Amino acid sequence: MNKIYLKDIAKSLQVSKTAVSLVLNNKGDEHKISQETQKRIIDFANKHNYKANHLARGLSRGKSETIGLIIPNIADIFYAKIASIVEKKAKLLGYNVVFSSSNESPENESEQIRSMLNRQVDGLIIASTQKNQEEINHLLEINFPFILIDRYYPNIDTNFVIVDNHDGVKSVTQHLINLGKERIGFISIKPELDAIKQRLYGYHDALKANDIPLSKNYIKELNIEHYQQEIKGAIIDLITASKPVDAIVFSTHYLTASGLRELKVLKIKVPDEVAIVSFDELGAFDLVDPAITSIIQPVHEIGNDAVDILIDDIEKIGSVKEKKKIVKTGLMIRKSCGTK
Amino acid sequence: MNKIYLKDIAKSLQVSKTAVSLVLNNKGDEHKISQETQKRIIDFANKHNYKANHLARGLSRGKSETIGLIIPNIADIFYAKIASIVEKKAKLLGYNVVFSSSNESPENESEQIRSMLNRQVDGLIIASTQKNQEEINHLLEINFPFILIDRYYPNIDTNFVIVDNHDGVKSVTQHLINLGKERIGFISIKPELDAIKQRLYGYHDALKANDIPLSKNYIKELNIEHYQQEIKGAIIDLITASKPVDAIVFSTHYLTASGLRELKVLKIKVPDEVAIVSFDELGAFDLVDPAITSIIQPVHEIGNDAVDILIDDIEKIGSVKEKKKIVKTGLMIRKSCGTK
DNA sequence: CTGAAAGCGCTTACAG
DNA sequence: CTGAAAGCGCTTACAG
Repeated sequence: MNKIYLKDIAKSLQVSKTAVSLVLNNKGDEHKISQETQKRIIDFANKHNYKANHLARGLSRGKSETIGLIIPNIADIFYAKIASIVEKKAKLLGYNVVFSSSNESPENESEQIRSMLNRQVDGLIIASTQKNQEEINHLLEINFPFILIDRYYPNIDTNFVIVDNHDGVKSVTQHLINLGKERIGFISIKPELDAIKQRLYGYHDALKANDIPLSKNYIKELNIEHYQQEIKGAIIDLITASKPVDAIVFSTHYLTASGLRELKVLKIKVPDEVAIVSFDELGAFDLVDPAITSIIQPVHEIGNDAVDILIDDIEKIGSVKEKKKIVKTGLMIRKSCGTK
Repeated sequence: MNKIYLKDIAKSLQVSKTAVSLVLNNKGDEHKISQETQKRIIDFANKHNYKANHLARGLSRGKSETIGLIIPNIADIFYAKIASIVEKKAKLLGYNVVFSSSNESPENESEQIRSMLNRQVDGLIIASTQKNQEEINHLLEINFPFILIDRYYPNIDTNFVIVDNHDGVKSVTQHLINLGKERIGFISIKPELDAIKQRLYGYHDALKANDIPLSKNYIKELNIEHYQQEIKGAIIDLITASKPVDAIVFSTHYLTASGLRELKVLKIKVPDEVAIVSFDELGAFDLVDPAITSIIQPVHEIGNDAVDILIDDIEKIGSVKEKKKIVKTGLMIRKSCGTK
């Protein structure tokens, strides 16, 4: 069973390559090729398992039927879930996906965007480092279809699907307040990303809405590269303050995991001494001791909407109206935040 | 800044496309193109940010510089980690990666393999459903570079990197026995995969080595599609047996998570009443109550070796000798297995 | 209804 | 040292 090409079919069946190509691309009727010829071609193709070379087709059509997904890290369960949903949806619409992890490096990201363009992807889904203003503007300039997810550029006019970070943190903080917590700490990475900034503001606004004064000492912002070393100090600060915290909001799942580990080492009882809540979660947060109250990211919505919007752009269908979406988070209340 | 092509460079610089292509592919010296011409070409290309169209290059060279990764599910943290490592390593060697999730469906897998071939990937890394004997044989027949990871076909002669499942489970079971456990249950999915079979045998052999009789009642094999419903019954069976188990080995991370959830509902104390251990782990298994003793998969080794072997094959380098690897698991002892 | 031909953007033997 | 030309495997206007 040797590899078979378009010309082989044409030769065997004594028809032109044009006819074969047309029929196999479902344009037989359109070009009024006789039903009989069509059937012969299709049968022959099936029998010999003919499939067009995508490279050649892509080159010829100027379309690769591939979309690129650029994310910070595919090994992060959040992005892995997104990738899974994007893949499923894209496949449904006839596209493959190539992915690249930027590891939060703007240089990597920029290079990966360029590389994807060279590889002729038809569109790009990017969870950006948010430090590639120029690259994003460039995409806009050349009118290349792309959509930002998870993180966006507040002052660039692009399509995006992001999460309502502000609202998510505000409601979980409110929940803590409702449970009687009065001294709520906030542990985050440095707010270089707008998403992280919004989480901080959500925390601010919840306190403000309840007339709780904001205390700088209760807010800890760690370096993303060294959070594992720094979190211990942050937690000790919070629990040995003159007025120790009675709750902590962690702004990412890995901070929560790291923080809880530290609290256990320090033998602090959660939630009795300190209640905790997490933005986003890891695989077994429901089994953790105690099970962790988490803000849930609507990954299905993010992934599906992103693909819908992107492909609507690529194919210029125009059926998707809303191309800037801010989706709501969920809240999963478990034991770590305590009860009334 | 318009898109620039090879011919534009040639025209602007008054040289042939041949020269430009050669120089840009680092074959300038080889073809004795003057240093000056080379410099002019390179400078011009850099200045105008020229990058070759990969589709065209691929079509022409018969090589896409892309490898395909087919796995059961990218949202499974184990495969997400593998994907991350494969990506990093592949990029280092000049390859991009496209991925596809088979969702354990042999039909999907088979179709995805075909689709990847049409897309002209240069090689394939497959964590197979193990039900595509024909497809795998076909790859072998057409001499297409590929490597199996995680799961392999015991009676097909292919390259692979798998884990020593037998040894992993045997040692963790031995560990339980050393701690004085005598009635050890085993909860698994139905052993359609060789990997799962090996885990079962590891359990068998540990018992045998210690002269503990094997009891059919202690072994529960669930349907992979319905394990969430079936696991409850399995656990109840084990703990209400005439001689209830004092330990359970779970053969996958998701069974462990599910099982522990159930044990908590049933208010069984782990590890006091029943000790548990897990094959592989989820993100927060160290934080779970109790922290779960787990067999650790050497993901870095699997990912890196697979790429090394595959690319050695693709480029016919011949520097990688060992192309069938069985790598050892690690063991992370935590609280869930109890102590002496 | 159908076929010869040009074109997609590269690479690379080949001839000089 | 260099250039014209063929070729990779498709698609698709165009002419008949």
